[in-house]
Formats: sequence, structure tokens, C-alpha cells
Amino acid sequence: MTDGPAGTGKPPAMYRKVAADLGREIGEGRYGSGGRLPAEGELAERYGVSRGTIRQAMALLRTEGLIASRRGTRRVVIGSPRPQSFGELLSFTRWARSTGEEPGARIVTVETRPADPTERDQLHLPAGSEIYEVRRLRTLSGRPVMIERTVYPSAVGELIAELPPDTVSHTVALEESGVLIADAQHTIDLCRADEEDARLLGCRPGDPLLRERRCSTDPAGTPVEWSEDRYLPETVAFTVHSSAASGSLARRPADDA
Amino acid sequence: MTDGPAGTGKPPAMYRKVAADLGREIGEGRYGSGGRLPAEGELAERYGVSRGTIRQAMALLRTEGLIASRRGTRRVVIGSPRPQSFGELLSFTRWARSTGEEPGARIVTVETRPADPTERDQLHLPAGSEIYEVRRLRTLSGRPVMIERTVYPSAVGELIAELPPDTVSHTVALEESGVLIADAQHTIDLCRADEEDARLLGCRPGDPLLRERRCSTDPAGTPVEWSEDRYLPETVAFTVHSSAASGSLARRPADDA
DNA sequence: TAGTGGTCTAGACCACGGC
DNA sequence: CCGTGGTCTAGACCACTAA
Repeated sequence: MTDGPAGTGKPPAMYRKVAADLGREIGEGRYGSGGRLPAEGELAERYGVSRGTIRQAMALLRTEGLIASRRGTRRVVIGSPRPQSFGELLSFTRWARSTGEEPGARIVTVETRPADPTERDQLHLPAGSEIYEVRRLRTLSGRPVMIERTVYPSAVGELIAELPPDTVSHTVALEESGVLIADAQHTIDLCRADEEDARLLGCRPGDPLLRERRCSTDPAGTPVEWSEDRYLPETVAFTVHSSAASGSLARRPADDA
Repeated sequence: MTDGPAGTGKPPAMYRKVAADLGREIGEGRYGSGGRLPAEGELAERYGVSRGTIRQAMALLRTEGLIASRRGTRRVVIGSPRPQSFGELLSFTRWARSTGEEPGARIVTVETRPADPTERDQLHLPAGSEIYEVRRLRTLSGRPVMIERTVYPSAVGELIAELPPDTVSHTVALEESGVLIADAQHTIDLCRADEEDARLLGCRPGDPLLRERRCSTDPAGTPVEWSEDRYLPETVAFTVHSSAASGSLARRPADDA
């Protein structure tokens, strides 16, 4: 919830502290659902900062879908704090732990091969580039829930290949190697289990799966991974906030890829 | 793409114009994929505005997933402009038209009844409140693709009930009545077709459908609609951008509701 | 009318990246 | 080292809401 940029040890900016405070207070119900927040000026005085800093904090809370605002009236609470940070979105492991489940991973295949056209496009790679592909079966408390098929550009893949085979969280391992993820573009739709999916997940070929495809980039805008995750239904749902002010969700015609 | 607050006739703010310009230029490939944008100072001079205004524009482009930024280097292009505005996300009709398809709607049922607990919770209604429920079959060029089940609080429902029965876009009609939507919270998962879904969509009961549930609020934070849309697979996918700076997407344990 | 958020300015200092 | 974006300040004026 309203946490700073992924695990960098920097002292957080003031506006992040303010946003975190307000987010916590909103979660505690201090303002009630639909209640009004203090005015910008009042908060500026309370924290001893300028109005601009308060407004930065408010902008954060707004993109998180916690508050709505218009000219003329105080800001209004419209949501609860996300229990989930960006890190927990990208890392199955972190997400599972935050829900109290025990995450697991079983490597199915690891290979290096030339990137196909889709992979080259997603990862911004020139023709003929080699990529690393890792397929894993992910489990929650021992129960299979998802097939993860991740493609890394070779520079990143080499880091992955050196990990101990029992490493549960590749994302966390990459962070510890200095590979941070700053942005991701996701596509969510429905697909059918193939023979391999069915064997590993314990369902039948052709059974429907919830699919999330994702391309993640580092702070410099360089693609770091391209992943396709296939979930058993009844295990996860995705939630999104969108607003007229920013709008990060879109619908699009069904896939072809 | 980078458009102003839903169809209000106000002259757009300067930072929105700058963002729209840059978004268009990015779409035209002027900076290339992975290319660098002009520096803040250069843009401030070019547009004759202060650095703060340019930074507001950049913040917009950033939440849209178009650019990445870090201290020390110029901003980098990481995406293409969304072909889809917030309006096209909320309105099936507008979305369909923007893709060149002909949207249709067939009313299945309209009723008023007391809100159930889930509906009261989503719409912030007190116990005993009446709601309007509208079920419609949505089509693309005559082909059934989605079942829409929308619940409105009575004040909004009364407006809907007065519409001509052949009104295709309820969302647009509401806007014209002054009911604007500013924020929405979405949940995307997979569900199974019931008897009614199957009959209307031309599939079999139990067949998998892609489900989007949505609660939309007006600029004051008041809930305006609570909708559950069930799409035939192979007709749509959802795309989301998320970033460490803001993060509007989350994963959550499967549903119960 | 008084209070509020939306927009914008013109500065300042700092942290980081790349040369 | 210099250029860049990140953070913050202290003002200003306006548009809108609610009393």
C-alpha cells in the first residue's frame, strides 16, 4: 500500500510518507467510506510542508483509486487501501506469502533458443537474438494453481540460470542482483489448457484457464521479462482501478498472438 | 488517448495539451521505441510554460504507460498510445464503434427490487434500498458476444427507465443527463455460463466466460452503477499498465461473491 | 460569499547517469 | 563534471461547491 519504489533503501520522499499515512488512516476507517479528507491547507500545516507536497501525495492516492476529487469540495474516500504492492503483483511468491499461503515452484524446462518474432517484438530484441525460456509449475500450499512460462533476454537469463535450482522467487533473486522492475504491461484473457498444462495442473486438455501475459521493464525502459501465466479458474481474480484522469485499463479485440 | 475529463466542454488545461501532443508524436514514432524525449527544460521553453506544467504532462503520460523516467537521463518511450479512452472502456458501444464494429443491444429484463447485500455494499446503499436491474445481450455486427447485468441506484435507474427501448448506449445517455463517471473499480476473472447465458450467447451451460465486474463512481465519489459483464472467449482481452510509481492492478484470491 | 481543489509560475537544492 | 529528472517551496489566480 502506497509504498516507495521497489525495495530501494532510500529514505522515502515526504509526499510518500504523507500518502502512506493517509492511506493507513483511510484503511482504519478514520474518515469513513465516502467521508471527506482534511483540506490541503490543513494537511500542509499539520505536516509542516507546502501545499505542493500535499498535492503530490493526493495524486498518488488518487491513482491508487483510494480517493476522488473535484474543485470546490474536499476529497472523498472511494476505496480501501490495496493490500497489494507492485512487488506482490509481479512476484507470485510474494503475493502468495502475503495471503498466508505457502508458495512453491517446480521447474519444468529451462532452455536457451533463438527468440521467435513475438518474443523479439516484446523484448525489443534484434533478429537472431538468443533468449532463455523457463517453465515452472507454481503451487499454493502444495496445490498446483499456475503454469508460468517466462522468457528472458540473455543478459537477464544468465543470472537466472546461475540460481540454485530450488530458488522459489526468480523476481526477488533478480532484484537482489540489481535488476529492478519499474513498469509492466499486462494482457488478461482466457485460454485452453494444452497437453502439458493439463498434465501439470491436473485438469483436462481444453479446460479453460485464466491467462495473464506480461512484459516488464526496468527503470530505464529496457524489457526484462516476457511471461505468460496460466491459472486454474477459482484460484485468482485480477482487480484494476481506472479513472478518467489517467486510465490504465483497456479492452481490446480478442487475441491473435 | 490522453484526452481530457470526459466530454466536459471546458478548454483543456495546458498540461493536457502538452501530453496530447507528446502522445501523438510518440505514436507517430518520432522518438522511436525506446527513444529519448526532449528534456523538461527544452519543452518548457518550446511551449512557453514553466517546468512544473511540463512535469504534470509527463506524469500523465507516465500513468498511461507511455514513458519511463529516472533521475539522470531523459525520459524513455516504452509504449504506444492507448487507442482507447476511458469512455471507450466504460461504454461497450463506444468501444465497439472505435474498432469499426457495429454494436447492438437487446434488453432481456428490466426490474426494480430491493438491493441484495452485495449490491448495497458496492453502491453504498442503506438496507432496504430499491435498485434497478437491467440485463442486456450485447452484440458486435449482430453476433452475440456479451451478457451485461447492470444494477443502478434508484435515482440513476429512473433515468435509465425513461430511455427509449432502442437506446444502445446507456452510458452515453447517462452522460447526456449529466451523470458522469470519473472512476471505476474492476474485477476480472473466469466464470461459467448459466442457463440464461447459454441460451442468449449460443453456447452451452457450463462453458467458460470471461467476466468483468465493475463499480463506477461519479466525480463526487458516489457509486453510479454496479455491473457484471460476461464475454464469450475469443471476443475480448483486457490490457492494463502498472508501475511501481502508482500500481492500479492487483491479483487476489479467487472469488466468493 | 467563503472555502476548496485545479492550474501555473519561478525559483531552489539534490541524486543520479553518463561522459 | 554537467545535464537530467526528483523533490520541495511560496506564492498566484481561477472555477467550482456548498452554505
